[in-house]
Amino acid sequence: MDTSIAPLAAQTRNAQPPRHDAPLELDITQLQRHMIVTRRKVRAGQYLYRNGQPFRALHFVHAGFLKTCELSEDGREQVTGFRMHGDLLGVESIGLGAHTCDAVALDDAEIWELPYPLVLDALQRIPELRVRLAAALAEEIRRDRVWMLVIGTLPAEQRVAAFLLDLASRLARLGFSARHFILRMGRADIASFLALKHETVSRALSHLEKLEYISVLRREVKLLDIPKLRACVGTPCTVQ
Amino acid sequence: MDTSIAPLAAQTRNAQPPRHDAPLELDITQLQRHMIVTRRKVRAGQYLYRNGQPFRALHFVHAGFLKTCELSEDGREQVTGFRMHGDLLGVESIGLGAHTCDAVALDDAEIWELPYPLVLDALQRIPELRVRLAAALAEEIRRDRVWMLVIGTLPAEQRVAAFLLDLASRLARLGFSARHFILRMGRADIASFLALKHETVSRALSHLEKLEYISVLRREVKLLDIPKLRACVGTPCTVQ
DNA sequence: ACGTCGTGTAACAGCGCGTAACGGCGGCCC
DNA sequence: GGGCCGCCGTTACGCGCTGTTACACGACGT
Repeated sequence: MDTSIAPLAAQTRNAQPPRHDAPLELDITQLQRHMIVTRRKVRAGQYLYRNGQPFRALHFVHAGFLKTCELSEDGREQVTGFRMHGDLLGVESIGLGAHTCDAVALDDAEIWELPYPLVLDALQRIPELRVRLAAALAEEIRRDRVWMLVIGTLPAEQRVAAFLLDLASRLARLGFSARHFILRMGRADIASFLALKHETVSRALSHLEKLEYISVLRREVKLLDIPKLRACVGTPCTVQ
Repeated sequence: MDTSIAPLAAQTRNAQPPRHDAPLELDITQLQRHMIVTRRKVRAGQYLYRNGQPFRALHFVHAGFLKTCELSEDGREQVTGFRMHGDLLGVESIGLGAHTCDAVALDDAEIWELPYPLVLDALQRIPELRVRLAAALAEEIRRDRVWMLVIGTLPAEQRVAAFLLDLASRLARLGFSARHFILRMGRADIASFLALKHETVSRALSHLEKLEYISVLRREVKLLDIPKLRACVGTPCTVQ
């Protein structure tokens, strides 16, 4: 495992523009003064952590793209989310000794590790951090609930549309184009996340393309008609 | 709205046995020494809070039964969970000024209100509370993720079985029977929570009854063969 | 008594699933 | 470099589960 301690100023080829509304962004810079933050690289396809492994740190995604997977005892798997720059990973394991899910890099990633005991120390000294951490956890809950709403109330094609709009919105907040982007995950991952099968996702993308709402070429996506996309989803997503 | 400040020792007809492993149970008694806890009664069918209302307090369920509903702008509704004694409500709104979902009593409930500013104060003075609150939020995330797994990977009948087992497990932790209980919610609420329609829930319950795994009479449920139920779900639920 | 709401059953329709085949792309070894 | 193979994505087809619709029954409140 490629783990190293290095100055945080270093840039990587995956470096992404700063995000200003990330729940912990401001605190990350503050946290650096209070604890040693380990920079860790995770190559595409590698696990950042796995179900059952000891929980020792929170993980701040500095660059790259990851998915989180919930696992059942009998081998079923459910993608529960995708993480990119500015997102915090591992919060779901707070209060436990071990991780309860997998985190897999879908693209070479740089992770800043925040040792949990040091985070607890910092919570004592930095009042604002207490508010921020709780807010970050609450935001995680809200995000999950929004997807429960999407999955529970929308048919397949609209789920896919909602997914694309959400991705676009998050990329836009990072300063990337919301209209033209590359999917970092395969159809199967999208399908799992949306509680569908990968063929259904394929069909939905093809149909949205036929409607000229989007254009798709393998993993390259262009959103051609965002208002129409939003309309068919009930406009829960705010993009631009 | 029936809101009163009263000694916490008072008993109500809905009083339930204490729960010893609740994330905040111990802190609740501790919190009483640090803040005024308002006891609030919410009658069946009434809202504890609604989407958009100002967020001022966390709500500890002392007695009764509630559901939380996520809402979309175009009127869709998704039940995101059911709460009973020992559960904490409103954590999803931390960091925001207003609630983002509805909380509805399905049965006369007694709620202990913890004013959020006072909770923040207490966080400063009680180190253990910091750990506990974060853990409670994390547990909320884990619960949601387990249901994403259930909904995303199991067919209708097995979702219903998983739902019954989860309910049984939670009731058992409160000291109630896991094999015989009354559903406090209607078929439609179960259906929404499981991303199904109420007729499908009805069918599933009838079929599980025909298999003699359970017996159902309106809202009265008996679990006749818990091992079989667990088997058809992949044993993610631990009951007894 | 009446109306309303929640529930159970049935018949039908349709969305999405399962399987399969095909094609493109990239990695690997020769 | 060329050929092979495996993975990913797309599309087609038939079917099954689930949604839809409809109706009947019972509980409950008015």
